[in-house]
Amino acid sequence: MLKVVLPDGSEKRFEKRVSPLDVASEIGAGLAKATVAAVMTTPETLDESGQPTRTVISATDLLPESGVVELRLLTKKDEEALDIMRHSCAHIMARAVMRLFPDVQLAFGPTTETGFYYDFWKKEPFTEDDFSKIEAEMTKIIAEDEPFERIEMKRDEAIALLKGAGQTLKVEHLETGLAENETVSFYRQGEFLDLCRGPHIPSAKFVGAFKIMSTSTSHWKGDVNNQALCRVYGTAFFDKKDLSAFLTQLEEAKKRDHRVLGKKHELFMVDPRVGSGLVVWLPKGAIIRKQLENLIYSELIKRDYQPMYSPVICRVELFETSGHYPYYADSQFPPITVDDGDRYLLRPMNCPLHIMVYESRPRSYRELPLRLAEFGNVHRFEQSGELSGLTRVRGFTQDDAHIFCTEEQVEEEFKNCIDMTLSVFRTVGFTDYEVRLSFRDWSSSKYVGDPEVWKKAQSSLERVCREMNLPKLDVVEGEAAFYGPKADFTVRDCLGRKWQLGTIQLDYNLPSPQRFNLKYVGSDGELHQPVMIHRAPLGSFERFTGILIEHFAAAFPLWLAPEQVRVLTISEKYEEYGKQVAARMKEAGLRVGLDLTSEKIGAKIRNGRNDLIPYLCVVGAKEEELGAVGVRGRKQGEMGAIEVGKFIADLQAEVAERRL
RNA sequence: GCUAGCGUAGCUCAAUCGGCAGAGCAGUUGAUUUGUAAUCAACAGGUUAGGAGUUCGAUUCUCCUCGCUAGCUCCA
Repeated sequence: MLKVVLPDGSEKRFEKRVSPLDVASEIGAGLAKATVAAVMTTPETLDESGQPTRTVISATDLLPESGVVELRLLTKKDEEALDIMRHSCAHIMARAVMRLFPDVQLAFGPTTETGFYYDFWKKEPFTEDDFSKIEAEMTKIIAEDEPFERIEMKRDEAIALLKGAGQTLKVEHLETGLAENETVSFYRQGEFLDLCRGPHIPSAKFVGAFKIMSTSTSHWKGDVNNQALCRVYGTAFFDKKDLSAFLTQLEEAKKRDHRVLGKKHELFMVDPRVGSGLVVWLPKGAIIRKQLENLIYSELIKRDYQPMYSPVICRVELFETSGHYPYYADSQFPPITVDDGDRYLLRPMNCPLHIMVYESRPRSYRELPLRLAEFGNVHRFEQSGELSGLTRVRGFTQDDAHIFCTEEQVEEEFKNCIDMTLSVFRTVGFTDYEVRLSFRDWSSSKYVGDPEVWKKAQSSLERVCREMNLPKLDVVEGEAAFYGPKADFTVRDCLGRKWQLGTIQLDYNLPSPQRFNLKYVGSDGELHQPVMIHRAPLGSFERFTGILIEHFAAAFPLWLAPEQVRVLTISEKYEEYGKQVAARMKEAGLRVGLDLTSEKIGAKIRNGRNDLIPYLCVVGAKEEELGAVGVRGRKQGEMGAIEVGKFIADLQAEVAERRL
């Protein structure tokens, strides 16, 4: 006998084996119709972390014969349900593809955050013309509304079956990835049978709306050395409305693309004559960058950092000592060899130069933590296919700093770094970011440093992050750099791609005797090795500005706006007064423009609006008489006549507060 | 780097089947002197990314190079 506990605490008992769908029917026919899948928790069996085992299962999967299970039925209102349906939709797409192109082979078809994809091996790549054919076939399959049926068998049986079907990729997957006696599952939908863990929707009609989005290539098991596969991306929703909302949102997002806005508003350029991935900051973009530099600099001073400058090019030996060269040779610009045979490298990072400062004389524990900061310009030879606007470039400037401290100081310093990053993010209004703590993979031998020190560092990093209540904190084992654990702050661009901005990294490697052999004299008079922390709250000015452009859709708050105010004259008669007003504003430290063209005021307003100027100041007879400006705020609309001195003071306050 | 797609004026985009390369915006000049999202007109703007080929004739077809875009891979 099986006891099923439902979320409301009620219990149901079953003598014969039942599925979640049967349980749903017991409760009501409506619920049975709406059930997409179920979450089953078995309190009696614990998983690795000691929690009751929790599995998402198909509505038609059979529950255990006896014992106790907690069961939560999923309908399309539940978040998990969408993912399950999309996975099923991937199967439906694969089925449609198999019908249209019988000689393709199936690879994998998982869901993504916004939909799903399926990888196929196919001689000729898919074209956009194929999209509508595939979609039409999928529509047919959904109308047929056949159920998804789970079939389990032993590995060897499955291999024989797949060999018979000519699905050699799947055969290889089973042969290399699974032990002989393991049981594997298939899902069958009509004539389509696919190796799959599940779970799936009960039948095809649960797919309410779908769309094939794009194609691309991929590689079998993600390895470039393996054969190339054709990937088809799609998305699906329970409701047509949701799909069209998603598509319009996608269109809207594209309008925020920093590459488009950067061109339109003359913020930056990347010109092939300069070089791929090498950014030229146009005057307006340079102003934004300068404001960010000012923001960071004021934080540095507050937090007892010391500024320094160092060259962007230096002898290769420095990077040989650090270990970066030749390990990262592929992603560096090749060294320059000068007459006497010396080789110089365009620096791919700043740390060795900062270490030079630390090393310039013996250090005492009394001066630790030593925090050295530089807006360090670095160059990396990124793969050409990776380059993208401001977010992935070959030359960039980090808001870099290196903290040299004792082991006991690590926690406090780490905390300070997070605090600074959060403070900067808050100032620019970033709320939608994720923090990722990357830890060591204990089974790997690639890491340097004492495991005990690592353990201690990792637990203190995690403790600090928990204490600081970071939103969306993720701990990932095995993602640490070989030299130490790190915390990364990531955000998404308008196309949903994730980018790492701020980063804080502990480093036990560079100070070590194998590298720069850094020391300080402790209070005991003995020499000790310091710990280094690499940190950059913005990451780089390039990438951060790119994300910032998209965040504000180029409508920057007053303190960041390249042109903060524009004075618009009604006619030539007020040119003198307009010039006077603009001069006063400039004198007050505002970035002011002056529109003296012979356009009508409507056109000037329109131009100012399109240029996203925070404040437009109309001046004519009335304003001249009052010593005022007719203000029109980008957010506020018409604000009426304001006395010039007061208006200037208001704006100065808004800038000083860095109001958003 | 790989696979696919794309590349026409500063920008956004046209150009039928291979048959005189065109428009809007921006720019320049002139007229207009204007009260809250486009005043009118004239002018100028091109090695159709670059190169080679096929053809009487190439923006259009083929090949190569460069660049851009998406995805993959990479990311100290």
